[in-house]
Amino acid sequence: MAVHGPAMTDVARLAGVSHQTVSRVLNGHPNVREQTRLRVRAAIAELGYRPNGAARALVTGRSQVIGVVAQNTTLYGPASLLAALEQTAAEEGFAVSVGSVRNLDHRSISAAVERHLSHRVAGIVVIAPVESAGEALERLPKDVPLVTVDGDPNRPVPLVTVDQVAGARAATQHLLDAGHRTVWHVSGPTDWFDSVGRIDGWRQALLAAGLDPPPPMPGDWSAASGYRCGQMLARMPEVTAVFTANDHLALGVLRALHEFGRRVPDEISVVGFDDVPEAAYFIPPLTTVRPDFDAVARASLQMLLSQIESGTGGALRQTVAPALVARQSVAPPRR
Amino acid sequence: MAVHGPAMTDVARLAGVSHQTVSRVLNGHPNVREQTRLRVRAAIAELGYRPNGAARALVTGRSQVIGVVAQNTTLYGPASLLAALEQTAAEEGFAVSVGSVRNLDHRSISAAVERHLSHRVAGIVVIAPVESAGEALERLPKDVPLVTVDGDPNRPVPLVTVDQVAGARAATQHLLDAGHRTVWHVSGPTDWFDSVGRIDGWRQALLAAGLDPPPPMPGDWSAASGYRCGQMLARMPEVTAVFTANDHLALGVLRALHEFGRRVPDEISVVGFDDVPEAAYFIPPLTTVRPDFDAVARASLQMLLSQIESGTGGALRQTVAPALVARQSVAPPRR
DNA sequence: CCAATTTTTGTTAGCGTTAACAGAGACGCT
DNA sequence: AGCGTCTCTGTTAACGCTAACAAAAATTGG
Repeated sequence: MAVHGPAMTDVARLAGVSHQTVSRVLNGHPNVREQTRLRVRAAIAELGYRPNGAARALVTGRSQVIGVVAQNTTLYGPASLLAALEQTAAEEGFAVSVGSVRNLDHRSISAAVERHLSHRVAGIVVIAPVESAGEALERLPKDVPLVTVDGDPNRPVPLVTVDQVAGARAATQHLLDAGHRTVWHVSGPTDWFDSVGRIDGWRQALLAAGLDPPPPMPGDWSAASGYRCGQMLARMPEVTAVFTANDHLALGVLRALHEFGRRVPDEISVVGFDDVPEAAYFIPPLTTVRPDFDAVARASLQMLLSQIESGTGGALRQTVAPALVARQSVAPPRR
Repeated sequence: MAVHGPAMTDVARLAGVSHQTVSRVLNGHPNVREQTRLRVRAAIAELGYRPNGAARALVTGRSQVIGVVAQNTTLYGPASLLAALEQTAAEEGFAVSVGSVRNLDHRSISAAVERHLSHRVAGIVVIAPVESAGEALERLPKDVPLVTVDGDPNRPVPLVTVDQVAGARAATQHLLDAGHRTVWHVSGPTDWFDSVGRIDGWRQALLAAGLDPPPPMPGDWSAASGYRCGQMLARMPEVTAVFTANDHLALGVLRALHEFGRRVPDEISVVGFDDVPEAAYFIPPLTTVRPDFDAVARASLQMLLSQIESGTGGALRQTVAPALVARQSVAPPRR
């Protein structure tokens, strides 16, 4: 421990130049003679010099770090998003610092943001899927680049989001196209924007077909709650088609239906949302909607970087369209 | 943008003290008069002052950030670990910076570690489940606190790991106890230590029972590869019990068995590993082995912190025992 | 070949914090 | 009163880097 590595001056001394020249080489400044550049690079390599990010952050006022605030990164959606964000950020030369929060209330979110700010992150991405999270963002310093993902569509903050409505509409329409008279819905928690959007899309599709939407059954994303809803659905003979707000809910529903001897897709068709890698191996393989998390991550980062570079804090909005993935859990209803 | 927040001197001026006194208040230094402390706190609150972590990191030589190097954080295990690590670190006042790597070869790992080092992280956690990752750790600066998770058991580096061998032994024994004559194994990729450990434990249990282990079938953690193995297993009439290296493999196996009309657990019993939240809703509910990721995270962080504080780089080792979770995918063989 | 320009390099002054030391009161003891 | 000993506070100097300016070297044009 304790032994600190060489600093810029050490490199400079070895290369026979001033530390400023080393700095210039490091930052790709144009006006450096080729020969000098080479000598400096050699010295850097010889000493195993590593620039001190803290010092740079101190003097420039920003570090090459992007702060991410997220909850529950074990769920498939958030985890994928986070992974994609890291990948993209790394390609742009940024590190990602994760501020995990247990709850998405303002206090937790604010605290996480504070932590990031005190490290002088270059920008912040908030994965803010619920109402209470949005509020915390209102009274944030205006001068720090910020992007929200899956946040409140009605808030004046830069936002990137999967088009939940379109995805849900596609899923519902797919079931209607197969000939079903109506489609039931197992939703996510109703304080999530994702859930609201998916309920909306489902409802839109039904209304557009002149149908009266049945009451949605609220779940909490978990297979357990899907199972509970499934037990009810299984007992309702009129149900022939179910759209669940995510694949894990679908798994629970499938299991309940199976237990009650209701065959999928012969008697009941099911469509999920997320396309988790396992969805193709459910019994039966699950038709679902696949959001493009990579695209979301790319869009968010791009938005953030443009804010960082330009200094403008425009309130943009970007939506990524999901795609329906048809598998074997959907069939026409038996007449 | 551009508008930087107030600095320590601003707080000091407002409180009518020197900046050093502010520093003392911030760091909980004992020798500050209560009255002064209060005045400083008031000034801090009034200005909305936030200490500059970069400056602190520069002068102390370490930031309050822990670097994590991990791959593929979408898999359930790594994602859970990462989440638990963040939680624990946050409780200790540390932020977590994630260096995601696409591949676990030395170059990628070294690059990720370099990035962390240049930010002067307080310590590094490497989630290094494969051989090639271990090599990269050999020639790392010795003076930076480092802990590996799920790494090579035979390398002189501080390591925290789930007891794969014990878990696999328990799973296998559970099947033998149910009366099965032997147990087949669908393994993970053989360059993962986790896989090796699980194969080992499975083999040990069989050998201890005087049985000759059948050849393990190699998968890659995915449901898809589980499905492929399952197709083979389904055609082998002598197979009555299968232990898969994780739950997703088990899902694929279950699906294949189902397609071939082989009933679980009546004809074939299956045990998984990981206890993903959905495992209880597989068809049938999956008996599996649950590693305690929270415990792993806590142990790693504790190990790292003790290194950070003491400065010693002892090569410790800590193992977390997993627990068998019995569900309905196991039954005695039909005779 | 010299002045005007351009390119390359060096010098100096911070960025905001902590560490080390120094100074100023307050207190108790002889 | 005088003097050491606390407790509290202030002063100064880094930490390693970039930005701004200054100087030197190389290049150009007449």
